[in-house]
Amino acid sequence: MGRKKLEIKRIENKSSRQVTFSKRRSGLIEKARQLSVLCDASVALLVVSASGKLYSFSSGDNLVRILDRYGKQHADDLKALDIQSKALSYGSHNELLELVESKLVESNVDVSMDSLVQLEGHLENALSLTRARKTELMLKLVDCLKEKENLLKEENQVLASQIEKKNLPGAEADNMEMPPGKISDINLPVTLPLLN
Amino acid sequence: MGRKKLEIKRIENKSSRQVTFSKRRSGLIEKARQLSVLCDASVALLVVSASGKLYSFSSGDNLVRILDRYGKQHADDLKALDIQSKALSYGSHNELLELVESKLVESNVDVSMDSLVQLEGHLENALSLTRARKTELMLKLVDCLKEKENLLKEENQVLASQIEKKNLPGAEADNMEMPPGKISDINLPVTLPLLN
DNA sequence: AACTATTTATAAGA
DNA sequence: TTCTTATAAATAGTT
Repeated sequence: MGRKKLEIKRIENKSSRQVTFSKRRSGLIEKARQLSVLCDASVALLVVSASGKLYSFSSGDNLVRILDRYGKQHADDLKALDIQSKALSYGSHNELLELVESKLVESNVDVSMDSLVQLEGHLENALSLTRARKTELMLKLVDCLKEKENLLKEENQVLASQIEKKNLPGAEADNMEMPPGKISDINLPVTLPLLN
Repeated sequence: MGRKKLEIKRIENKSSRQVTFSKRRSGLIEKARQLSVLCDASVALLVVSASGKLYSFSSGDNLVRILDRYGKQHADDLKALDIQSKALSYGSHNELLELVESKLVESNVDVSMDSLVQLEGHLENALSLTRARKTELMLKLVDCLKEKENLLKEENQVLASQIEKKNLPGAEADNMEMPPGKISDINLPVTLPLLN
């Protein structure tokens, strides 16, 4: 629907691909909205650009909100996730799932639909709990490492001042290839876009 | 884009709502497909009709396939899920397990193993995705911090050796309150019980 | 970011 | 449902 008919295949020109993405993305989201309103339907839409930016729409219900939130939390990292399709190894959480399963098998009872829905909800909560706990632990770890870093910096300063003291009387400026500031100021990306 | 301009609000007539749903749904899915192809983007779309039927599209990548599968597995349950929106909070996985167990003991009905297996699969996917993602990011961060730490240690060594040189001639052992090893060897909990 | 010539989507009707 | 068609919307290329 434009000046020319456009073949549906990857647009090679980068800038026009970007423009088209922007236009069609907003069009798509608007269409999704309209469908949900007009027809009283639940709609969830996630769009991740090639550069990893996330855009999403969801009509307000529960499940969809969960998916949506999932996406938002990982917006910055979605692309990386898409690209890497490693076989994932399971550890303790797998055990949890196995445990749940075995419990269920053990109790030779049938659960009503309602119970299952509840169960799912509970497990979903467990997921966010897991996530929250990981974040928490991660924060602690980072704090520890930063503390360590600070102590090392402090130590460096002490050492540097000792050197300075020594240098004052005898001015032999030989192997000073590494003035304190040089190394310490290396700027590593320690800020965490992933913590939230 | 039809014979008349249509206001965007719930269509009251049931049959025309249904017709519109069908038409717009397929249009939306087609648009989603086009966007993903034209612009090399990841797109996931889930549509649930008011009567609970699920329709979905996803461009072929990993994450999106998981979300998609999620939706498919739970097509029949989506509506129920939408209805119940409890916010339950649990302190730990143990509590969750206890709860699951008690629910199962309570209910006098039989479990559909099939549903449970599906449920497990879904949770496994969600959990492993989460786990993989966080682990990956955390490892990256930790690597950064460790690198920083190593650089600082290196710097320390250089400084310490400089001091040693100075100390050889004039042996004034005064403010050495912070011998290099002391601080550096502080043992911080850097192992990650949470990484698996 | 606007514009506009075209193509597409689709509302109503059959 | 499916097809047809008049019309509204979306958008490709342009500025």
